[in-house]
Amino acid sequence: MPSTRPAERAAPAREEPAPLHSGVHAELSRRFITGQVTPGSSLSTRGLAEEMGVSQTPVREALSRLAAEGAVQIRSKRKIIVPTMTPERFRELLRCRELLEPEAAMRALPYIDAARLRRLKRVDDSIGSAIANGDLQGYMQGNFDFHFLIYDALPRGILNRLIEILWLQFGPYMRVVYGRVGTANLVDQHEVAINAIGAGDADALGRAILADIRDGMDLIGKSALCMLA
Amino acid sequence: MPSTRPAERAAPAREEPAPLHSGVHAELSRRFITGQVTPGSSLSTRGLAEEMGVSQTPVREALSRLAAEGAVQIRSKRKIIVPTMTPERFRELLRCRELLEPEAAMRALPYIDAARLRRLKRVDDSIGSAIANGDLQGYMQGNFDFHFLIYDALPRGILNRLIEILWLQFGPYMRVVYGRVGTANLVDQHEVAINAIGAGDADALGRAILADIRDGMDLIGKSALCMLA
DNA sequence: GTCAAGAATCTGTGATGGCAGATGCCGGAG
DNA sequence: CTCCGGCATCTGCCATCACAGATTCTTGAC
Repeated sequence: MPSTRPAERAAPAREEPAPLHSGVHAELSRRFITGQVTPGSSLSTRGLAEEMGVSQTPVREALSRLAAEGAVQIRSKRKIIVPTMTPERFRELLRCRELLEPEAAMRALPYIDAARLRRLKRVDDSIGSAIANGDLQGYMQGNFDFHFLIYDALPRGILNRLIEILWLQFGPYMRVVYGRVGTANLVDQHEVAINAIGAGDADALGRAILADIRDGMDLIGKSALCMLA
Repeated sequence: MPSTRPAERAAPAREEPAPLHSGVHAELSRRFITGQVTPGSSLSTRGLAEEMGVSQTPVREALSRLAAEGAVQIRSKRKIIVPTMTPERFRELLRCRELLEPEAAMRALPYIDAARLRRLKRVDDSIGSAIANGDLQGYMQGNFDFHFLIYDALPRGILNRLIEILWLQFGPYMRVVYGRVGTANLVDQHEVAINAIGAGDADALGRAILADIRDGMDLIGKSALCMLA
C-alpha cells in the first residue's frame, strides 16, 4: 500500500490510538492530492463530520491545518471553499515547485538506496498502468508517491514539508487540467529520473524533475484555451 | 413605491468581527516571529486560553494552524512544544530561506513604489535604534517588517506564504542565537538592499538578501561553540 | 405570473463538560 | 537516607449544545 499519509508520520510502533483530527486531516489530504476535490467547491464541518463518523471538533481542527497549508480558504461569510483555479495561481504554484523540487531531489539523491530505487520503479510501473486504464486518481496518487519517494529519502526535511504544501494546493488544479487535456500526451520524465538516480547523477536528476514540472506548465498552456473561470 | 435599495452598505462597510481563533493565531505568530518563545518550551491550551481571555476552542484551532506551519510540534504524549533547536534544523531553515527569499525579492522589485521605499527606510532606521538600545524584540520585529515589506509588494503570493512559514520556525531559534552572540556584529545588509531597490537593480537586491541570510548562517557558526543541545 | 417578506435550514464559531493518559507531589515503608 | 505507591492535578482530545449570520425555501400579496 503506497504511503498516503502526507505529514503525520507518527503512529510508529506504539498501540497508541492516533488522534481523530489527525486521521481526518490525512484523509482530506489524500483527497486533495489525488484530485478528488474540485476548485471552488465548498466543504462543511458538519458534512465531513457525519461522513467520517466523528464530531465537528476534529474536523474543524483538520480544516484549520488545511487552511494553514493553503488547501482551503476560510471565508468569513461562513463558507469554507477550495481555492478557485486561476492561471496566475497555477503558474506561481509551478514556479515554486521549480524552485524547490529539483533542489530537494538533488539533495536526497545520496540517500536513495537500492531498495528505494526498486520501489520507485514499481511505482512508476503502476503509474503507467494507471494511465493505460484511464485511472486518473491512481495516476495522481502514483505521481505523488513517486516524487516523495525521492524527496523523503532525506528524512524529516523542512524543504519537503514546503513541497507537500505546494502539492496540497496543486492537486485540485491538476485534476481539472487533466480532465481537460487528458493524460495521453504525458512524456515520462520519471524514467529519465530513475536512470539518473541509478547513475548517481545529481544534475541529471535535477534536470529530470525540472522537466517533469515544466511538462505540467505546458499542460496549463494547452488547457488555457478552454479555461475561462 | 420606488423600492428602496435593500442595502446601501457601500460607504461604511459594516465591520465584521474577526474570529477569535484568528486573533489568537496572530498574537501567537507575533510572539514566535519576535522570539518571545523559547525552543523546547511547552504551551498549553488552557493556559493560553486563560491568558487571552478566550476558551480552549479558538486556542486549539490557532495551535493547529501553528502546527501545520511547523512552529509547534504536537506530541502524542499530551504535550505541545516549540521544536528544540538543532544545528541541522537551523541550517536547513537558512538554506530554504536562501532558496526562496532572493527570488521573492527580485520578483517583487518592480512593484516597490516610492512610498514603500520610504517605509522601508523608516523601518531600517527603527532597526538601527533598536540595536542601539539593545531592544532585541524590537529588532526582530523590525527585521521581519523590513523583509516582508519587500516581499509583499508583490501581493497574495504563494511564495510569500512559504517564506512566512520559515520565519515562524525561525524566530525562536534566532532569539537563542542573538542571546548568545549578541547583535553587535550585525553588518547591515539592509542598506545595500535599499540602495539596490532605489537603483532598480534586481540582481544586486537578490545578492543583498542572500548576504543578509548568510550573515545569519555565520552567526550560528559562531554560536555553535557554546551550543550543546 | 412576479417578487418580496419571512420562516426553516445550514453555516462557522465558541463555550462547556468530561474522559483518559501523563505528570508531579507527598507521605509512608524499608 | 532512598524508594515507591497512590492521589491530586494538568494535559490534549472530543462530543455536545448554543448562538448568530447566511442561505434557501416557502408563502403570501399584488
